[in-house]
Amino acid sequence: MLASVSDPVKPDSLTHDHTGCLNKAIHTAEQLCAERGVRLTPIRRKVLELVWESHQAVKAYDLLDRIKPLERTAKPATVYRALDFLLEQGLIHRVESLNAFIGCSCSDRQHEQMLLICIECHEVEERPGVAVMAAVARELEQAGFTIHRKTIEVHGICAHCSPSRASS
Amino acid sequence: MLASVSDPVKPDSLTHDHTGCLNKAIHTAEQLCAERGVRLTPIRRKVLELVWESHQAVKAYDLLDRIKPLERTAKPATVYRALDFLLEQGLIHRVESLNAFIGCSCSDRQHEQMLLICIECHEVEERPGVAVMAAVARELEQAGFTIHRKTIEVHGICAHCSPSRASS
DNA sequence: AAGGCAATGTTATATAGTAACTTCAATTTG
DNA sequence: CAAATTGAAGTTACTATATAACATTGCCTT
Repeated sequence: MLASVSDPVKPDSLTHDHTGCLNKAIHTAEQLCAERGVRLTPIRRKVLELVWESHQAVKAYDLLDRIKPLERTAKPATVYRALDFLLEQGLIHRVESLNAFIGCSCSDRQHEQMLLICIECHEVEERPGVAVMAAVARELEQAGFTIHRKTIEVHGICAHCSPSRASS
Repeated sequence: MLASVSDPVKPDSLTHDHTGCLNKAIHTAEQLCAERGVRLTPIRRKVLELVWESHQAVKAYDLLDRIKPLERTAKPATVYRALDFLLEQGLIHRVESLNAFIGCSCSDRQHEQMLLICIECHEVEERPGVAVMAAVARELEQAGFTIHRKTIEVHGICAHCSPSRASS
């Protein structure tokens, strides 16, 4: 399985020029790394590009398979180190419920988002979910719980894949 | 590592009689399984008891190590099958961000809860988070997204472990 | 040129989870 | 009651995910 989490219909890739997404993500990454004085090395950059090849979550070992032709010596550690770096810099998200990764389209703004994972096309959409985050904050303040990290992931059927799209 | 996700301080276990939690969970499980005509076999029951030994999330292979002395023939599949059953019946939760499991204390009511995971004592608290769930529902209705399954997990410091407990 | 350091290479292993087939045991049904 | 059915558990083998520990490289500093 070289593709992504599973074999997909790709509605969104028919409706937008994905090269733009990729270019924008790489450009943002370069800028942020420069500002922060950290190095977007060729391997890290390549992993980021691979993550951004689609809007689907990709698995670490799929990344490994795809990077091997280019970086002959690549091993699991190669990929996981690059992923760790990209996570630290907020350039990708880890999708906990899939053990997989997606590009972050909000690296330059707040990084914590909710993730909508379509079980049909397998694309993952980020949403800031301001009201949701506020509700979580209120709830946890009541509980006396200090938030370090939030994971909010919803599996379901996206608008594109919904049979009756009369709703929205 | 036989214990749980990591070696813990256990504040909560000092402040309550945990036997009660365990007994209640088993009793509820027996009732629900009887009602539903499904079998809480000795293995399933034992796994549920082990999950309920603490309020910390437990890993599948830790369960395996702990069940082996009792069920000599236990293998990974033994444990995963029991876990699958318990998940289906809503008797446990899977903690996605830990690849681990905790007992569900709301099996008889609605099962989707938010999980508060303390990074100090490693205990996991369930909360219905009614306002949060409502906010998620509103958000996703806007997005035209049909919810199948929600994962809401927050890592942080619980009230017990908080240095300044003046808040709540 | 030498030393320090971050990144990567390398080897090995730990941890997590599933597939496929077999055996067993309880229940139904002829 | 015996045969058939079925769900659970045993068994073997494997695939997938992730990390530890140490060696090497190459850049940057002094």
